[in-house]
Amino acid sequence: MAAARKKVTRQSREVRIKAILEAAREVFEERGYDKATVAEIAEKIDVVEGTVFSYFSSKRTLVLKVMEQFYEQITELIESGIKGVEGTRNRLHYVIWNHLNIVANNSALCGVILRESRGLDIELAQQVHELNKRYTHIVVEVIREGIEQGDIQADTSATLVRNTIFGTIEHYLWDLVGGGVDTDIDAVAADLTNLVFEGISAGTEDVKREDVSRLIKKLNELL
Amino acid sequence: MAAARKKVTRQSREVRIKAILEAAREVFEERGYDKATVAEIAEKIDVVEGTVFSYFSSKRTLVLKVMEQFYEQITELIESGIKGVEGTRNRLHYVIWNHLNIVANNSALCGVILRESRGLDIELAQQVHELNKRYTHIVVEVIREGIEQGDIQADTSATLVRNTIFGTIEHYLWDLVGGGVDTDIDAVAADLTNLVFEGISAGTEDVKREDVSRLIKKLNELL
DNA sequence: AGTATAGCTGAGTCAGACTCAACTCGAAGA
DNA sequence: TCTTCGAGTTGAGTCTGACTCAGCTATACT
Repeated sequence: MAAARKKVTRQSREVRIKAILEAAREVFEERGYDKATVAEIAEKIDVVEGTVFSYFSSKRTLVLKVMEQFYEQITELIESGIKGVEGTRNRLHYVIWNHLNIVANNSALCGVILRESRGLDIELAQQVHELNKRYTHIVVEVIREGIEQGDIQADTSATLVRNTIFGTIEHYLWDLVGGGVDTDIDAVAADLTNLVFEGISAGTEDVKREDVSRLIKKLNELL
Repeated sequence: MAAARKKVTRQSREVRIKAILEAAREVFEERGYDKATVAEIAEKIDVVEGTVFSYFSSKRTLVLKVMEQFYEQITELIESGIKGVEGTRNRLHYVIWNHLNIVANNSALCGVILRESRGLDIELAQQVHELNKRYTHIVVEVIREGIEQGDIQADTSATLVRNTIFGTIEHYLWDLVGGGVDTDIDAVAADLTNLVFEGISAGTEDVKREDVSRLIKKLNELL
């Protein structure tokens, strides 16, 4: 006798996709990408592997969609959150603090994203890159405004600042994921804001005046 | 008739290990970890898969050894290189510039390391972490000395600075790997040094000198 | 009730990591 | 030179997990 076929309750495309994505996120968070199996994701919502593949063409595109959803969430969060914050320094601080919190509260998923977004095929990687670009664009905006308002040196590289902020926080992530080190989010946010802002803020009058005389001297040397 | 057995020239343990490691590095660089196969590594030195596994218990421990070798190389490089550099700011600049160059000249391998060192089992990950800690410890040293000599604010968090420097450069790595963006290493090194040092310096001589160069740049634009 | 079809199944295929029992090269001793 | 013997190597596997596909069936619509 052939094995009895499974009793199924069919779902609309939309509902299934949502369920798969939810289960996938959980499994990826729990096991990481490599050790997560499509079979386990399927089992979680009581379908067979094949069903998952009828909605997502590969495990990679599945993880990509999970990333996409997450990026949408956090982009919305930061873009609405910053609206109420005034002043270049405060805005910078808000972005840093907010991102640190997101990373701390979603460290497992962030770990997967950081690891796996680099391993995607060019086409898929491009998509993640776009999402990331949109999310991190907020920093570029803050820098641009800061320069406009004279709070930040005009020749500041927004790319450098963006890489510095997200790169630094990314490094803290591995402490968070490892779990060994116990990081004080608020303190790190304050320190990083301080470091970055001091590094790019427009200096005081005194310094400038003194530099001018030095400059003249140097220019003379050059001529 | 059974297939004729392969004609072999046997090698000492030492020689084989070295050859495998070399071949492995090439294949990992070329294909990345996932797409590299142990079979290809074996083929490269004209042995079968099984031989590789008789020296390395798994693909992961193999990649770990490749990483180890690389870390040893660059640690030695930076530790000897910094000896001739005087002054806190210059030492910081040297570390940043040196690391950027290493990353730029070994982007494929660095990509593999950054991606895969996060995916290792706890035990193996710990080993990479140690290597990384030793390599990056140079920054902590520079900061400590800088504080001692009054060049750097006494309450500066060495961890923050370390994460900032290596995190920022790590972010640039993905531009390098992607190949799309054409990064000016020297300029990034100068800007990053500037940003970090301004952010932590006790603010006397060094800062001014840096401001002067900025003014020169600006004047040049005006002329 | 009949029927079209979207949703789902489950039995595969396939690639690639990893195992192992057996083979053989070559150095060391007789 | 002959024999021994153990380390180095082979190649034919096993096993796991991503991915495919032909066909079954629940459900909505007539």
